[in-house]
Amino acid sequence: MPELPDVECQRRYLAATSLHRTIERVRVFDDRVLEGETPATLGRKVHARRFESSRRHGKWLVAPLDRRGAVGFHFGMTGRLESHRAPAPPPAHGQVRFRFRDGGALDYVAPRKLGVVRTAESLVELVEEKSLGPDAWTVSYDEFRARIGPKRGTIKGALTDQSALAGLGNVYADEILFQAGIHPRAAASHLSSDRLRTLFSAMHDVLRTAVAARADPESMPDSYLLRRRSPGEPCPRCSGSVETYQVGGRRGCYCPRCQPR
DNA sequence: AGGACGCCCTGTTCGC
DNA sequence: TGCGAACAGGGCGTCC
Repeated sequence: MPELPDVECQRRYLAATSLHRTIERVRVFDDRVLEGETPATLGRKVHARRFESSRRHGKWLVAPLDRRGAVGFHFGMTGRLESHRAPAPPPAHGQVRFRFRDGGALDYVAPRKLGVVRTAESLVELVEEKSLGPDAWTVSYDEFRARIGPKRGTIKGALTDQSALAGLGNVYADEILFQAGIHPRAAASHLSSDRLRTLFSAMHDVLRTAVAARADPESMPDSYLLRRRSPGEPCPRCSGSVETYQVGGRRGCYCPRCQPR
């Protein structure tokens, strides 16, 4: 479930392992993860280039190249990066390998192939092309309120709408709503400004905590719903029963006692 | 315009 | 114990 915190970890990983190394060639093991590229065009665009930095917007990781252009990664629900300092066989389910001139490599690994590897002129261009809203990690309260407050439909639908706010998915939206004590099906436009404040604050706390925990649920506080997503599990706050529900084909999760309608 | 639904995928989990 | 069905879900397209 790579959502914002997971992608932020991938961003830091790329920054720590793969910057300023000259790319010798690209190997594509399954071109279904390429978007708007063929293995040949991707290879041509990155040949003899270097990742200069590592940026993120919502669930997209973008690594600008020296001179011009960038490579964008989306991790679907199972994607990750894997860096090698020295020659190594490609990992199982590796889709794309950037082999460096120093002999090492950066592998994009996506067992379910739901992710994307592509190029873009820049992060901004990709954000525009995908119509992404502001990043949930850096958005100001005023912008958050302007994006979420007026939306019709449920608050959970608003939080996970990438064009309204980029970065939250099913699991973290549930977590944020739980921490804020707001029912996932509450109407977004009916939330008072106090409730919106609480929600914004919960979003910040949850994202900061999740990134600090390296997006590993086991390292997150016991007070988090994240670790109690099965029906009937005890709510970490009131010990009541956690309820699950279907929304748009996704399994949602909340505590009916702590998140009344 | 929002939301339900199907599709893509395959490793894991569940049920008989 | 074994095997097939169901599940997981981000994003997109389609339909109402």
